[in-house]
Formats: sequence, C-alpha cells, structure tokens
Amino acid sequence: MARANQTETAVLGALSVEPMTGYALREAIRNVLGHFWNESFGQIYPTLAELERQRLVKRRGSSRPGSSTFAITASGRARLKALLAQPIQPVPPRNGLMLRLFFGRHLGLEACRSLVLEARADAERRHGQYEAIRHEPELEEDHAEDRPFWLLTVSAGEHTARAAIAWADEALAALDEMDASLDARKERRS
Amino acid sequence: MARANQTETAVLGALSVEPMTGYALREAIRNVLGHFWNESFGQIYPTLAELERQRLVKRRGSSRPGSSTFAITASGRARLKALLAQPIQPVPPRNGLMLRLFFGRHLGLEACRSLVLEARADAERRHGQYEAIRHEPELEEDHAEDRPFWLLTVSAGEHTARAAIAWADEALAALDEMDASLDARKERRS
DNA sequence: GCCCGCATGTAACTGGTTACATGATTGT
DNA sequence: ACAATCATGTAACCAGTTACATGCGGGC
Repeated sequence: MARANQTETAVLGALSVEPMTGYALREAIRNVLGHFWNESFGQIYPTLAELERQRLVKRRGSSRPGSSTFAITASGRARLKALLAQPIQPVPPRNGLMLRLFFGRHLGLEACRSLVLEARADAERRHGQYEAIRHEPELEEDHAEDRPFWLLTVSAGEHTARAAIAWADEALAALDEMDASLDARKERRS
Repeated sequence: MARANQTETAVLGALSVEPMTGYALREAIRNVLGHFWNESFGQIYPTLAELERQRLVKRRGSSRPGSSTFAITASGRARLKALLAQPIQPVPPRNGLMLRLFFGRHLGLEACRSLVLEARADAERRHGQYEAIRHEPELEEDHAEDRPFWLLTVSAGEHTARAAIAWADEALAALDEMDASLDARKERRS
C-alpha cells in the first residue's frame, strides 16, 4: 500500500463529497478544512495526477477549455477508506508562541504580554468563526450524513479556542503579577 | 539578519539556561520543551556548527574526549533576544485526527469512537504530566527568574489537555447519538 | 568481551511551500 | 482595454526526519 500520503487522503476525501477542479479543491480545503488542514497547489496537482494514473479519480475535461473536473471512482472510495483507517502520523510540535514565552525573561514582560494578547484575539476570532459555521443553515439536507461528523471538528475548534482564551487571561494575570513583584523588588532595593 | 531560523532560537534559548553538549541539548529540548517543541540531531549539530562559526556559542572541548560543551556568548544572548522578538511564523495546520473524523462517514462509527477514545487517553496522560511538572519542587531557587515563564507554557498545556478531554467526551456522546439515530432509521425501514 | 548510553556528525530522502509561467473567462 | 479570478502546472528551494557510520566509557 506504499506509505500513507496524507495529501491523498485529504484530496480523495474532498472529492468524495463532490467532484471539482484542482483549483476548487484548494479553495474547498481552505474554507472547509482550513482550521485543521492545509494543502498548497504544489501538492494538489501532482497528487491529482498520481491519483488519476492509479484510476482512483477520473478527469472529466469539461466546464470549460483548459480546466477539468475530477471525480472519485469506486476504487478511489475504497482507497479512501483504507487511508482513513491507517494510523495517525503525529506531527512533531513546533509552537512559536510557547517557545517565545518559555524564554520570556530574555524577551521582556511587555513583549510577552502583547504576544499573549495577540493569541487571545486570534482565539476569539476563531471562536466566532466556529460559531458562525455551526449556525450556518447551508447544507442542512444535502450531506445530512456527513454533517454530524463535520460538527465534531467544529466542536473541537470551539473547545480549543475557548481553552486558548481562558489560558490567555490566566497568563495575562500571571504577567501582571510578575510585573508587580519585579516592582516590589526594585522598591525594596531603593 | 537572514531568515529567522527557529532551531537557532531553541538552541540558543536552551544554552542560555546552561551550557551543555549537543546530545544533552537534544535531551533537554525533549524533556523540557517537549510538549511544544521538537528538534532532531540532524538539525542540532549543523545549527551548533553554524552558531559557533558566528561566535554566538563557544565550544569548550572538555568533560571527556570526543565530546564538547557549548556555552552561549554575549553576542549569542543578544542574538537570542533579537530572534525572540521576531514575528511568530505560523505552522500550517495538519491534524490527522480531525481529517479522519471529518470523513468519518467513510471510516465508520466504531473506528471514529476508538480514535476519540485514544485522543482522550492521550490528553489525560498529558494532563497528568503537566500536573507533575507543576508540583515538581526542582529548581525552586535555581532559575527563579525563569520559572514563572516556564509555568505559562505548562498552564497552556493543561488548558489544551483539559479542552481535549472535554471535547472527547462531547464527541463520544455525539457518536452514541449518531449510532442511535442510525439504528432508529434501520428500525423504521424493517 | 559485550552491550548500553553518551556523543558527534553526515547523507539521503521527503514532505511541503513559494514563486513563477501560462492562459482562458468574466466583469467593468 | 484591462483587471480580477479561475485554472493548471513546474521548478527551486527549504526545513526537517531518518538512518547510518563512528567511537568512547562504564557496567555486567
């Protein structure tokens, strides 16, 4: 079965919902899977070519000249199931915010504070987006089978965003306290 | 200033705490920054060589033959401050669990449930680790200046882990409900 | 004598991004 | 006419992992 190519999974998955062009595929991944997945053109087109070679998707040169719509085939669906069942390959963590905070003593309290504030605003924005998705009426009847699964990922986003906000508030309080105790130390010295 | 190499930041940061060998550096990053950062030997050694060339760290061939301890220099500290102040470069998200759940209809309810259970157990384990770190008395006096910053990252880990647990419970309930409504539909048809 | 842990490093590979080249279609 | 968007693809580059080669020192 060769190695599990995660891009293949995402592409086949998206095409299992509906056929589309490579361009639309990228847009769809961006808009719909955006909060937990990312693909670039440089990945999508070669992957589509490879999937076509393996008869897992079928190109239908249509819609307009120079563009083609890709549809998943029966064997493509089978392949998707197999790919989804493979073990998750964990991504090694690389959190730039935490790295900066960990060495925050060198960065300074003020810079830390603004980093945390930025993170908080970001989480707030994301949380709003998830709420919007949840209350979006689109596709109520279409994709009725898929929707509950999709909502699981939205819920995960909401929980994560809420946790980020709560952490940020706590962190801001802690930074204030560090500030205060630093002032106190200075006071005592003078 | 060339491009911001994140590995440089991590290495200089770790060496700002105390001098150590490349090997120890990797262990330290693993054990201490492990929940939000990762570096492999293949990154660390070339980075150390480059930092040495730029006089940002100083090699002291000591401890034993064939090994050398690296210490951060004054200009290394300055560089660290500059690196920390640079904008965070966001990592494009790639969450294998969410990808599988999103296409959960193809994967099947049972497989989804076990994925969520696994994720829950993982979060629980992480949460325990954070609690252990927090109540670890080590380095109370040493690194007193750094500790409050370090605790910020621990707190972030705790919040994230708790959120993951809460989400998992919600997701499991949702999966149960999907199961039930699927059964009901079957019932009606028979 | 042998294995394990410490230690350093390199080479090959991979997964991925970015930038570029190209062109059709649509709307203004 | 021109700009924006849709659309396809390639090439260059980069970050990072994995695997490998090598060797010392200490414990069994």
